[in-house]
Amino acid sequence: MDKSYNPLEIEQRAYARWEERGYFAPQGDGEPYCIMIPPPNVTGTLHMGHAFQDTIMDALTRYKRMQGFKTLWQPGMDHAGIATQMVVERVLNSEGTTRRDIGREKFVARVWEWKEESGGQIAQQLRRMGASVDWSRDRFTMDDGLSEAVREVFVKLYDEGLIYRGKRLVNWDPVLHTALSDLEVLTADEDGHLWHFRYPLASGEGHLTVATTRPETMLGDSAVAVHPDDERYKHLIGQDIVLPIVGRHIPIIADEYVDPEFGTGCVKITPAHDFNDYEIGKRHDLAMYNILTDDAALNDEVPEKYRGMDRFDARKAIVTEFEKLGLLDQIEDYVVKIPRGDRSHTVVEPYLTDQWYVKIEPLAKPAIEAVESGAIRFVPENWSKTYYDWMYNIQDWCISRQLWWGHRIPAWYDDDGNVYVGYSQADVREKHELGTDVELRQDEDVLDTWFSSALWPFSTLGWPEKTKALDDFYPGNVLVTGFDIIFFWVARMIMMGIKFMGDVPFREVYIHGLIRDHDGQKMSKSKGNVLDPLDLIDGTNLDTLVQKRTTGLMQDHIKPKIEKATRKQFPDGIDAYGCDALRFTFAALATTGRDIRFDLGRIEGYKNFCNKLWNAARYVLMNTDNLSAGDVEFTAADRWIKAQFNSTVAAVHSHFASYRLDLAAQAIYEFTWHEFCDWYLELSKPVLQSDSASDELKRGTQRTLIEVLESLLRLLHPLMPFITEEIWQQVAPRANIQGDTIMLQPFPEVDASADDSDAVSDIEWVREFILGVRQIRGEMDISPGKPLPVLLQHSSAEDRKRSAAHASLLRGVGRVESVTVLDADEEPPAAATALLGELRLLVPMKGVIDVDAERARLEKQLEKANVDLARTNGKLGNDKFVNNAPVDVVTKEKQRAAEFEKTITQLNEQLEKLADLS
RNA sequence: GGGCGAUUAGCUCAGGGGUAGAGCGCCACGUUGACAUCGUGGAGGUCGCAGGUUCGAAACCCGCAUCGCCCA
Repeated sequence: MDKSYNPLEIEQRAYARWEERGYFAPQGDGEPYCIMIPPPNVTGTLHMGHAFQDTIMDALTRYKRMQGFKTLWQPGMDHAGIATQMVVERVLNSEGTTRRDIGREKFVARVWEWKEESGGQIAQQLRRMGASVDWSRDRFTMDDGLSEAVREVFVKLYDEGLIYRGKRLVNWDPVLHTALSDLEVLTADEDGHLWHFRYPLASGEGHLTVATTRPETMLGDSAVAVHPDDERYKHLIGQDIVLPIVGRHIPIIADEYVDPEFGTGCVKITPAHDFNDYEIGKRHDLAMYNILTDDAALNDEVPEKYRGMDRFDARKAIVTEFEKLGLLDQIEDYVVKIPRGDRSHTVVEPYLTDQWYVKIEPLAKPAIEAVESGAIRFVPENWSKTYYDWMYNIQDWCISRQLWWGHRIPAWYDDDGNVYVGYSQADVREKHELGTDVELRQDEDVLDTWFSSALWPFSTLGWPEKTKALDDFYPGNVLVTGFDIIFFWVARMIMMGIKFMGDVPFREVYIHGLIRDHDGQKMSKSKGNVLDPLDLIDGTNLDTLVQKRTTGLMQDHIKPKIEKATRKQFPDGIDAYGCDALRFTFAALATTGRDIRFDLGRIEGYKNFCNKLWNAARYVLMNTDNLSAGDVEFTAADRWIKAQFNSTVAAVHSHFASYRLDLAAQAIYEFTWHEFCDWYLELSKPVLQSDSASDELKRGTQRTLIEVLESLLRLLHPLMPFITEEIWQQVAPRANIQGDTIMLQPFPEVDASADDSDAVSDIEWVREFILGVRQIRGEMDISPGKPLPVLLQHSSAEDRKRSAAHASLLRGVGRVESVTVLDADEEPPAAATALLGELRLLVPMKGVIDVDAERARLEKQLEKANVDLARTNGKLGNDKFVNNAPVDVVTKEKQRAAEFEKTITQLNEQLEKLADLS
């Protein structure tokens, strides 16, 4: 093995081998275990959030696979309707053409081309992350099979009356020319104005003043509303207003919705262009004046001079005209909630159009019950509240999109405008007995991408066909995802799963946090703080990083700022940390909180951990090359490390079960570094290097070294697949294990026979002994190499037995030159002291120890012991504590007090001795 | 306005009714045969504030402050 760990060489080789040999596919006849990947957007690339999520899923998958489950991690991508269409349109624009120029068919062909290119990139990234997905089952939401599932669901829901078409007010994106669901609209505060307009009464006697943030919509007003109990206006209800500019007579109506406290208490009502007004309009049977075109310019419904005018130009013009007419009351500065499309970022307009909807309530009900009944469990549990909140207030789902890229709605119209829904035109004709003389044309619209994503847990497994895969892997075990798509995706999968499969799509939903940058900022292209997981794996130089962060920005002017910040944060670029270090970092950060600050210090630390493991393996291999068959005998250290490993195994299992990968990672880290490397490897040296140890003992230690390492590699494999595979290939033969890969070896299980309390307490004693001596060394500035004599005072028979039995460990690891037992009445020489329970370890001071330093050291310990004792005595002196606290707590407290007293006595005695010396 | 979460060492974070924890960073010493990507020792915290419950609160409850997220 090389002297240090070099991830780049080993990772890609290992992955290619796994993939070639088909190790990722479900195998065996164990109980099925299945995770569905949240399909990434085909036009994108994997960002840190994906990498984090994929690490969690891969760890769970590898863990279960090693445990013998028939394991499937289902990969795939979604077609991301709007996003993809936008990307390809931009490409076309750069070629000097548009989608309308080339037509629908050619456009869709171009999108498929783009998908091949872009989708390949994601697959490549997943491979670099070590993702053990079953590539042979790779799926895409636009595949034939998945498209068939979409049609099937659409037709069934339609036939049951759960899908309907209707003219409703929708969120209209006037740039992308499509309807959006509520979820695709982001509302934010922006600075705006509140314009107060005077609307003259038809009677000619005065006016009402209304306030609006969107003056141009007044052209579509069909009423003015006041609160029914509002004394100021009660007498006017039923009268008419003459709508300025338009000249239309519109009624003054009464509606509870109006807040008399707000503004003047009079509200203009524009049913075709405002969601609240729409509801009022329906209640009062008001006329709906649609005044906009698809581009959000004014249409022919408005007075001629405004026709064709853009909405924002119209706003200014209207205000100007009101001013001219003397009807502008005032203009207030006002913070307005502005809805914008999440893709186009343009201001979205409420707009009356024909759209397709899913009637959601009948689907939502069982989906709510599924979580209430515990059929689906959120981890952490808190997220169920978010889920309920959304589900209780859920609205019908607008599923049609006026796009070309997506699943075309399986509905056909005849010349009379009748609509027929079916699997195909032929199916429709047959079902409705339409002869060839009837012209049919298919609906131009496509379905919301999330409509197909909602079917993902069963459409990927072959539904609507009845397949073996469905039998095996539906429902899946756990969905691993971010909280941001609980509404978009999780809820909809649950609804569709229950509806079409008769069962929930997964038993648990593990919600993880969001990866933020070091300062807690959300990573985003426009902030210029994104990290590419591959750059952390392979490393990158500063200029490349700056280049990457500053190209393709929407706003050029932030470029210098990003460059400056990047050069400051990464003066030397980014080191190549390797995939395993990155994965271990993600695992260690996967706590229950929401936000995860990604800290380069952490990943660096875990790269060092890889190197530590690597070198521990080197040591083990170097010391087991002459390992021969034959009888073995185990030392206390051998038995101790096996017991410690066993405890670690138990901890890891329990942490996997509760999705606490951070605790699992921590337990493994602690064992590997601080038990196996810091202690066991050191404790093995005296045995292996001894001239006197028997062959049986040496073999026992060698066996233990190789076996514990081999087991440790398996324990660590789900988190660090590459380095464990690389090392395992060399270690396994020495441990007499056959097998082509670690990833198909059994995961370590708890072994009750490995527990060994005698060995554990013996080695604990040895450790404390050595730590006591080291502490003296460290604080007395005695070189670590210098062998020191140690005297034992107040020793028990047990202490004497242990010091004899483990003399070679004390000598080899503790650099203890000699251990001398003092008789009970023997006067010890001046010495530095360490306490080990009753036992006092004395290092004679002659020549080596500074008396003042030793006094200071002991006084510090004494002070601490006194503080501890005072606190403990305080408790014991309190009757309420003694009478009320559980017996074992009181007993424990008494024992502590006794120990502190003993410590204090011993320290005082030593201090007196020191006083005698000076 | 409603909901959720966070506040613990210089930094990033675990923990959880009875002894305050880790990693990184910091200080000192050290190339002993796995590892200087290392070893050994050390310093460092009124657990956001104020009440309450309790024999005992950093933890449980109530309020407040600050920060963040989601929904309207």
